[in-house]
Amino acid sequence: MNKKEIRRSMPILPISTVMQLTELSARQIRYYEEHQLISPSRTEGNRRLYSLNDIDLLLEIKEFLEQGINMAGIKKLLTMKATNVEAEKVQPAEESKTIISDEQIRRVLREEMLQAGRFQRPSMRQNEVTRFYH
DNA sequence: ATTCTAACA
DNA sequence: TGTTAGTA
Repeated sequence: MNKKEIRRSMPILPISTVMQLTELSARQIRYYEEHQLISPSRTEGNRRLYSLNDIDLLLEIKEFLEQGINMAGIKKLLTMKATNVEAEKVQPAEESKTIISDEQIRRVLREEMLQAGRFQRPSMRQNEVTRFYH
């Protein structure tokens, strides 16, 4: 791990700061942790401490949620991406030859989008949702 | 003053 | 998800 990565993964932010940076409620931030979408460290006093990477992750989660994708779907996507990152760590370079292609990720994303349009967010019709991701 | 867990008139 | 109670 290089210095840059170490800095981004350093646990330094209290939940109050994370709330402001992500515009998410403490309830939501803790809830996503319960579902293992993030894993902040703790202080000796059991207080959560988040890293800059956690912030980015929460912002991604927030966007997916706003698109109607549930946490099960988000977990799939994040897991796939994480797997790719680790894979590229051993077998670097090549954009199109990642262990899990971007195409596969888009496929899962499309499935999740469709599922979202079926029962969640009744305000937006399925057609509009899918069109949004063509 | 802040954050944490658990629970729901 | 919000909110509130009782803590640490």
